Amino acid sequence: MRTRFPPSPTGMLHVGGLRTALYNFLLAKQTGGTFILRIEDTDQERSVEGAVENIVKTLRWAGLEPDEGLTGFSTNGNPIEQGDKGPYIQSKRLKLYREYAQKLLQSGHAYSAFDTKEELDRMREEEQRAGNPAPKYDLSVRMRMRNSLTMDGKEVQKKIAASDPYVIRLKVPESRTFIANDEIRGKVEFKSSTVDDTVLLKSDGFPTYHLANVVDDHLMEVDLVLRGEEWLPSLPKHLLLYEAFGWNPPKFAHVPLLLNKGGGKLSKRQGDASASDFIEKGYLPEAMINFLALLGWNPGGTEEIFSLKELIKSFSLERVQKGGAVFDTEKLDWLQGQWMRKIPLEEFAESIRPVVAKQYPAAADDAEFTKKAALIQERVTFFHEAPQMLSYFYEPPTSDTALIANKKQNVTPDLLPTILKFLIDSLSSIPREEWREEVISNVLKSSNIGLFATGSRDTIDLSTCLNKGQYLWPLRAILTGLSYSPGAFEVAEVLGKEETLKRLKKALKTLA
RNA sequence: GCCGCCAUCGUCUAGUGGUUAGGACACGAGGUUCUCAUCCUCGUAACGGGGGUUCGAUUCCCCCUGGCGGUACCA
Repeated sequence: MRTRFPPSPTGMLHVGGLRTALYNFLLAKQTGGTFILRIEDTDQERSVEGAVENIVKTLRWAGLEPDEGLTGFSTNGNPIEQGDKGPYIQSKRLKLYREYAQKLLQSGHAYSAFDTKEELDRMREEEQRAGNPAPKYDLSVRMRMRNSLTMDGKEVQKKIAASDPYVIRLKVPESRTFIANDEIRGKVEFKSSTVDDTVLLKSDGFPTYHLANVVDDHLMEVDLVLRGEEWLPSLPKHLLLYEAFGWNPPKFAHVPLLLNKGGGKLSKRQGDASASDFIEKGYLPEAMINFLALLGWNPGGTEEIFSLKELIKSFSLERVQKGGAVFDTEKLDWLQGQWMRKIPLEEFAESIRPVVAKQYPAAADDAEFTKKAALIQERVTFFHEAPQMLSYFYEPPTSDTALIANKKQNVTPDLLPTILKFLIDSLSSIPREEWREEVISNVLKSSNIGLFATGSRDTIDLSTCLNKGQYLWPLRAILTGLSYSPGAFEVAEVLGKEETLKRLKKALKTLA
């Protein structure tokens, strides 16, 4: 199956667009088909610098590489197009659209109109006064406007020869009912009386979406047009165009819109729904794709975690929702955590290394870095949290009694010297080559008992021993300087015997 | 206004002519734990309203309401 994603470069690609691209990509891939990226830059006014680059970059980030169409840029910034049905940038196809518009003119499916903006405004004003709040250029007004339907043929020729500006409009037939099948919604119906004679070719020679889209989808042999629901009302225009050209229309699927929390359509004009924002915040493409897929589609089972590959396998239009979905990122954050923890440790370590090195240069060639990364993988949601969570490995923390003496753990300042001496004595007894999490844990536990108990182990009074929290909280707090961090044992192991004792001794001195 | 689409927990959603209406996120309470996070257990929470059809409607039909979209020489 050949599908396509045809954004207009009017701004940064937003998440709704990314989801539409995803669905198109999925459908193409699962049938071994082709995913086409076409750029619809027919509105010169609204084109935004850098938007095309942003679209390509974002799709690449998400793993949705197009097979055909605009696939990238050369080193000097020129677009690279692939496929034999190009060009895939509509502004390079102007001649084509004009030719097809002419065909429509000749076959009587379209007509030229010379109305000026002022005339159209006046017409709308009159209509509104007559009680028509949303005037259309349709049957009812068509006959009193200045177009090739009402004007003398010679006069039309004269005006065109004199290069008077004009548009080409679609001639919508009277009292027709269009019945179409939408792959998501089923049967949809429109009456031609509600469709206006839409402009196909603007006076600047550029086509409108309606013309360009239909011509391109046909010429590019697109099998399925999957687009946002906002296009549903103009479906009859497109159907009419296919009919006028004598072409078989593709299948259509109108996906429900993504809504903002207020309930309105999520758009790039309002709010920060641009995909780039999420990329900058550090979201993983896997999380974003997974989240977007689930917004409007459900897999049928209870599994919620899907990779792109898995999505290609399970995605189906039948399970796409009809109603709009609120773009609420709470679940995205959860998904982000899930995917963060799925990253293989080595890969995770190398991902955060440059981030940490930026703040702590020593991390760049730290041979022990992977061990440190392992400590925080299930604690971070974003890579940029790593430096803070590993700070104590690169910068000895300052001893802070307020932090170390924790009330909740029954650690009082007067108890601290005893606790620290105990820690230092016990840990010193561990041979360096035995310095492992498990050994440290065992030694502390047993020497705690040995230190405080007299008599045999069976008869000692355990109440005279320190609680685990009474020595582990201070140990962890001294080693990390943080109120929360990975566990005391694991940090001690990675820090090494020497450094651990050094920090404990320093703390003892400061507190004393 | 008109045209169109849609309607299950706060959110994403499953589901059925007879169900204790299921799951996930979030939230709350426990548990594990030296802290945090993870993890585990439990819990709160929904079929918009009115008519039909039917022995029985959340489910099928109609109306209403509500939400969204469209109504440009924008896409």
